[in-house]
Amino acid sequence: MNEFLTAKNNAVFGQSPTTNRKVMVEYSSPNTNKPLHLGHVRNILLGHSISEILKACGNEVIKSTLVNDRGIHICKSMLAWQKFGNGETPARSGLKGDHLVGKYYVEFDKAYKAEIKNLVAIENISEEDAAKKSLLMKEAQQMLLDWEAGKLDVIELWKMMNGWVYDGFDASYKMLGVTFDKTYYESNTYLLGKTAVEEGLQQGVFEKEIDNSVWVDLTADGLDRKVLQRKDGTSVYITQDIGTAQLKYDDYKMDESIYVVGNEQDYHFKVLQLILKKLGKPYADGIYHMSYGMVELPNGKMKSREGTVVDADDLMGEMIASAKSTTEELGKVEGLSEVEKEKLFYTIGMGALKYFLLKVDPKKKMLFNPAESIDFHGHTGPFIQYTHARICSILRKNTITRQSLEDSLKGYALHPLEKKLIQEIYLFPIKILEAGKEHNPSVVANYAFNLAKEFNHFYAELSVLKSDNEKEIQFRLHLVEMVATVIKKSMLLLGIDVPEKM
RNA sequence: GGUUCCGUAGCUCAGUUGGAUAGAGCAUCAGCCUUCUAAGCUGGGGGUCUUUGGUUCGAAUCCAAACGGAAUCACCA
Repeated sequence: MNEFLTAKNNAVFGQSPTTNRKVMVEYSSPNTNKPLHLGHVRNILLGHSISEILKACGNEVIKSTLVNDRGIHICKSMLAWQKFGNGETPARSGLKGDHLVGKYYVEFDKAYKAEIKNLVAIENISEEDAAKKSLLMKEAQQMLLDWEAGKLDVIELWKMMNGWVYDGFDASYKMLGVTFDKTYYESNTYLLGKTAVEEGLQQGVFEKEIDNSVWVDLTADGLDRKVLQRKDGTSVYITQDIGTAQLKYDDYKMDESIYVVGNEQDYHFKVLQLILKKLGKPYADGIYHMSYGMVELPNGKMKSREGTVVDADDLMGEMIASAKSTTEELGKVEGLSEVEKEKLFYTIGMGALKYFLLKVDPKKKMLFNPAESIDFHGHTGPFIQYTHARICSILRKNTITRQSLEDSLKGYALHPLEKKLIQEIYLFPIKILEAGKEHNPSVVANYAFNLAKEFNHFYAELSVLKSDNEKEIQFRLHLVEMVATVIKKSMLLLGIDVPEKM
C-alpha cells in the first residue's frame, strides 16, 4: 500500500537513477543492395527496445548503426542497373529506392546464373569452373577495384544508388519509429584495423606467414586459427570490425558496447572479443553480442536470392491494412477524423507486429507464418493497447471531483483483486532492471501482458464508476490510472504506442 | 567430425539463482454484452516438460550420455 503511494506519486516510476554508465547499442546495420526484410525488423526492434530499456535503467545510451555500403554486393546491383536499367530512377518508376536497387541485385543474380548455365552447357565444364570464367562476376569485381581506386564514374554511380537506398531505409525506419544517434559507414571504416594488425604483430599476438598473410592463433582458447589480412594486404571482415571497435571507443569511451547481430555470428563475436583482449584493449570486456535467433518461415529460412523473404515494407503495409479492416468490422471508427483513423490503424497494426516480434526471448529462433496473419486477440499488442483504451474510457467518463490518493486511501480496505493489481504494478521497475541486465525486452513484453490480463480480470469483476461508495470510486480511479500509466510506459519501452480509444 | 545453441499441450510461447496440484495465447467445446469499450471475461478437455542415468529431502530447472533439430568452424560480409 505504501509502495503504491510512492509509486503513484513518482512521475518517473520505473526510471532508475543514473548509473553514470555509457552504453552503445549498434543495430540494424543493413547492406545497401536490397530492402529490409522481416529479419532486419526483428533486429531493429530489439535494438531500439533494449536501448530504451537501458535508458530506463539509468544508462546513457548511444544508438548507432554501421551501414555496409561498399563491397561486391552493391557492385552487383550497380552493374546490373548499368546493363539493364535503362536509366530507371525511383522518381521515374515510383519504386522505393531500396526496392529499386534490390531489384537489380536480383537481376544480376539471374543473369549470372544464366551465364553459368550457358557456360556449363557450351563448354562442358563444372559449375565451379564456370563461376571462375563468368564475365559478369569479373566485371563486378573490376567495379569493386575501380571503386577502391576512386574511379570517378563508379563513385558517382555508387553515391547515386546508395542515396536511393538511404531514402528507402529512412522511410522504413520512420515507419518503425526508430532513430540513430550515430551512423558509421563501412566505406569509411573498412581500412581501419590495419593499424591493429601492425600492433598485433609488434606485440607478437599475430603472426605473419611467408606469403605475407597475417594470422592469429586461437587454438589455445579452443578456437581456430583465423586470417586477419590476406596475402595481398587487404583486410577481412573481422579486421574491419577490430578497427571499428577502436573507432567507436575513441568516439565515445563507452563502458559497454552492444552489437545486435544474429546468432549465426556467435563465433565471429567470440573471436572478435578474444582478439581485442589479446591486444590488451580496455574496452574488450565491455563488448556484448546481443545474439538473436533467426526468423524462420514454415518452409525454412528466408533467402534473399531465392525470393523467400518477407519484405519489411510489404509486411508493415499488410499489418496496417488488416488493423483497418478489423477496426472497421468492429465498428470502432465512428467519430474519428480521417487523420485520427489513419493514425489508429497505424498504431494498432504496428503494435501487433512489434509485439509479435518482441514477446519471444531474443535468443530463440522464431517462426513466422505468412499464411496466418499476426493475431489481434490474446497474447498480442492490440490486447494490451485495448486494455489501455478501456482505462482511458473510464477516466474520460468520470464526473466526480478527484481527491488525492492519500485521502482516498484513509480507512480503505483493499479488495483482493485490487491488491493483486498493486502487486503487479510494484514489479514494474524490477522487471525493467531484469530486462536490462538480461538484455531481453521480452521480459517487459510479458510483464505488460500480465498486467493487462490482471486488469481485465479486475474489470470484469468490479466496477470503478458504478458504485455508491465514493471512497471506492476515488481509490479505483487512482488505481486504474496507474495501471494505464504503467502499461503505456512498458509499451513505450518496446517502441509501441498505445491509443486512448480503439 | 569439432564447437555452440535448442527440444515444455495439436500449434506458438512463458516458466530454468532447484521448492507445493508445470502456466499463457491460438485452436477446440460450454457459458457471459438493457450494467465503466466483448480486440474482453469465466469454465472444460488437452502435458510420462525428447529419452535414460546421476546429484538432492526435493529436478522442467543442475550434471552425464543418447536421440532429434539449428548455427558455425571462409583469404564472404
